[in-house]
Amino acid sequence: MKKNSRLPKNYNLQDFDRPSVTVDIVVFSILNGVLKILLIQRNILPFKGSWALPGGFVKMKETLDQAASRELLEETGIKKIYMEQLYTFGDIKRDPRTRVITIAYLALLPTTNVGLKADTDVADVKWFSVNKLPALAFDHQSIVSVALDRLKAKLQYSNIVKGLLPLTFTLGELQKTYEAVLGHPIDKRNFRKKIHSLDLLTPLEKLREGSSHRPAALYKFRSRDLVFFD
Amino acid sequence: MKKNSRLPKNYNLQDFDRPSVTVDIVVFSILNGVLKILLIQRNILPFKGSWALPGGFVKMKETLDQAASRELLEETGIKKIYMEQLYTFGDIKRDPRTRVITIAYLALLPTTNVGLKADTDVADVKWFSVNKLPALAFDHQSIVSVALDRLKAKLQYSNIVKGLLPLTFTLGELQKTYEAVLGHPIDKRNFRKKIHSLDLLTPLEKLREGSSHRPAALYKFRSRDLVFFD
DNA sequence: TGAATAGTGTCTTTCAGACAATATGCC
DNA sequence: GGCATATTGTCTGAAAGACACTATTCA
Repeated sequence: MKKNSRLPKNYNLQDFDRPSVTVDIVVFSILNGVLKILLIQRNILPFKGSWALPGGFVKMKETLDQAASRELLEETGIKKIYMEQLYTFGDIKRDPRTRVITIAYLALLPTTNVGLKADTDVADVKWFSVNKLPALAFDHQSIVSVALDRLKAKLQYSNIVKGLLPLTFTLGELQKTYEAVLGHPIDKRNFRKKIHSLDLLTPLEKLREGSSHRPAALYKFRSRDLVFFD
Repeated sequence: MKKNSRLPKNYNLQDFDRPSVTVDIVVFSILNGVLKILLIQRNILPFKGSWALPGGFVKMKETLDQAASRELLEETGIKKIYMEQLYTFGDIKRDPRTRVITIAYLALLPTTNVGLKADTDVADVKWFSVNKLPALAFDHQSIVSVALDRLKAKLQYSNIVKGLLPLTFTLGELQKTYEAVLGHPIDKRNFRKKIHSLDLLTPLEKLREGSSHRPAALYKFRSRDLVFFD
C-alpha cells in the first residue's frame, strides 16, 4: 500500500483496500398473465453456468442509476424502462472472489417489449416465473425476495403498475396485472370502483380490437411520473 | 494497473479502478420535544470545519450494518440503537476527492441516552433541530431529507417510534414524539383510540412519578421487533 | 344463440376525523 | 381551590369489502 499524493494528508488509509461495487437488476414483466423475472446464465466464473440477475461493476464515471441501465442494456438489450434503487447488499462473503457490495435495482418491463439478446459474458437470457425460480448465484435469491416485497407494497400506494403495462390497456388487463403480482384474485367491481376513484387513467376513444367477444375500452395513465396515493 | 492473480481470467478490469465506499448515519432523537439530528464538525479535509453526518469508510471485513454501527460508536460514543439501511448515494461528484459511494443509514436514539463524545477526526458533536440545520458537507442535506421522509412514512405503518422512546413511557410522551416527527398536532382522543386498537402496548402497574399534576399510566411496547400494521 | 369478456350498484362494516367534559394529583 | 395534565365516547363521512346480473361482440 502506498500513499496517493492527490489526497489530503489525513486521508483514511482504508481507501486503499476497497470493496468492489456492482449493480444487479431485478427485471419484472408479465408474460401470459404470469409474473416473470429476467435471469441470465453466467458464462464466466464464479457461478459459471448458474442463473443470476443481470448486473456488473460500477464504472468510475457513471452514477449508480447509469450503471444499472448500462448493464441491463449490455446483458439483455433492454433499455428505457422503469427502474428504481432497491437496497444495497454488503455481506462479507456474498461473493466468493472478494468483497463485493451490490446496489440492487428493481425494474419493470411492459408486457409488449420482449426482444432479448444475450451478451458475451452471458450464455443465455430467459424469463422465469417468480414462484418457479432456479437456484440462483450469489445472494440473488434474497435480492429477488426483497424486490418482490417492494413491488407488491408499492402497487398498493402508487401507480408503479404503469411500468408493467403497454401505453394503452384495458381495465381487465390492468386488473390481471395486479392479480399476477399480488398472487391472488381481486373483485372486479371493487377494483374498478377504486381505480376510477383514484382518477389516474384517461379513457381513449378506441376499443380493444381483435377479440372474439365484447371489446373493452382502452385507457392510458394520466401522468407520466410515479404518483403516490393513500 | 496489474492483474490480481487470485481472480479468474475473465475478471472485469474495472475491478482495479474502484470507487470508495462509505456509510453515513442520520441519527434522530427527540430533545425537549423537538426532533433533532446528530451532526459532527469535521476536523479533516475535505469540508474541514463543516458540519456533516457521522460516517466513514467501510472496512473489508465488516458488513455495511457493522460499518455503520462502528462509525457511529467511534465518532459519537453511541451504541446499540435502532438502525436501518436507508438509501445509497452514488453521484459521481458528491465527494470532491474521488469517487465515493455512500450507503446511508437511519438511526433512532431514545430520548434518555444522550451522552456524547467527540472522536479525533471530529471537532465537535452536536444536536440540531431538523428545521434549523446548518449548511452540510457533501450531499448530506439530501440524505437528511430522504431520512426524514422515510421516518415520517414509517411512523404511519410500523412501531418504529419505539426507537425514539425510553423503555417505558406515557401515552402523552408517545403522542408528543409523533407530533415532533410529523410536525403537526394530533387529536388526543383519536390518537389514543388508534394506539389502543393496534394493541402494540402493554400497560405497566406503575405511574409516571415526579410531576405536579395527575400522574399518567406507563406503558411499554409489547414486541421487541419492528412490527408493521395497516 | 352460445361463448366470452365488459360493464355496472347496493349494502354492510370499518376506520378516520371532528369534537368537550370529567378525573386526578399536587401545590 | 387552582393548576396541569390524564382519561374517556359519540357522531359523521369515507372507503373497503362482499356480492350477481345485464350488455356487447363475434363465431
